Amino acid sequence: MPELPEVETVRRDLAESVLGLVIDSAEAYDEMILVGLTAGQFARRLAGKQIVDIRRSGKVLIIELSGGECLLVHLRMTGRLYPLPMGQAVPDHTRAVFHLSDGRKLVFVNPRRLGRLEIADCDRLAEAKLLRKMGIDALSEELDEQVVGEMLRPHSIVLKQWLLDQSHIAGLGNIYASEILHRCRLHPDTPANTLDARAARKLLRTIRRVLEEAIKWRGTTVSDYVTGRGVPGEFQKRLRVYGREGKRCRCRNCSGVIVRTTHAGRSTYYCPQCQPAAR
DNA sequence: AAGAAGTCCTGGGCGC
DNA sequence: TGCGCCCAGGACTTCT
Repeated sequence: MPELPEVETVRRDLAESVLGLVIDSAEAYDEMILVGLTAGQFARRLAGKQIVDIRRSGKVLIIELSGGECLLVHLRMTGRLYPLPMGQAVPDHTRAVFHLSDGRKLVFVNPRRLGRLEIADCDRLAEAKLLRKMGIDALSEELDEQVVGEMLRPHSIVLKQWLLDQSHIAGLGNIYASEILHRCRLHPDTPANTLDARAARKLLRTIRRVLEEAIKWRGTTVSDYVTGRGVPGEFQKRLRVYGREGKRCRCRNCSGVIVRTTHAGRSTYYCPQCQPAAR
C-alpha cells in the first residue's frame, strides 16, 4: 500500500522519466476518481500542459504544470502511476491515461477505485481537498521533537492510531506504523499523550530512519504497489513485524514471537517481548 | 474538540 | 467448477 516511501519512489522515478514532457491529451475513464471535476474538465485543463516539477506531500504526489496548475495524485491502496513502455497494452483497471509528447502513455491504474486525482491552483495548494487536512510531512524539516511533543499532548488515543492520522504527521500508513513502533520498542496501545520528551524524540528519529531506509530500498510491495518504473519495491524483505505473525522476532537476543492484533479494523503487528505493554 | 464507529471500493483467497 | 463470504486499508462521514 503506497505510503510515504512508495510515493517518494514513484516521485523520483517520474522525475527521471517524464519531467519536461508535455501532456498532449488526458482522458479519465472513471469520474469517481476525480475530485471536484468532470472527465471533460479534466481533459481540457491538462491538454497541452508541460510537466515542470514533481513534488510530494505526505502520500500525495504534486505534479506541477505549466500555467500555474498542479495535478494532485493520491494512489490510496491499490494505485499505480507509471509510464507504459512503448507498444505495451493499457492494463486492466486503468482509470486515467496521460498521452505524453514522447509518444508514451502515463497510466493511472487503480483496481479498487480508491485513488484520487485533483487539479488545484499551485499557489493555493493548502485549499485542495487532498491536502487540506494534512499535517506536516514526516520528512519535513519543520518537524522537530518539540513539534511532535506538542502534537502528541492533546491525544489520548493509542499510538498506532495516532501515527495513522494524517492530520498530525503525514505519510505513515499501516505497514510503517507497525515497523516504527517495533523499532522504538513502543507497544502499539501506548496512549499518545504518555510519551515524554525523550520518547517523542526517539519516535521522530525512528520515523525518519525507517522511512529513509525504505526509500533506499524503493518501498514495500505487499500486493499492488509498483515503483514509477512499473516494478515491485524491495523493502518487504526487510520488514521486522508486518505480515510476520507467528514468526520469530528479528531483534538480536530476542526470543519473542510476532503477534497480530487489530486497531480500528486494521492489522497491527508487534513483538510482546520487545514492545511490552505500557504501565 | 477528540475519538469511535461506519462506509466505500473490488480482486483475490478460501471453504464447501 | 462455481458460488458466496470475507479480507485488505486510506480517508471521509457521522455520531457521541
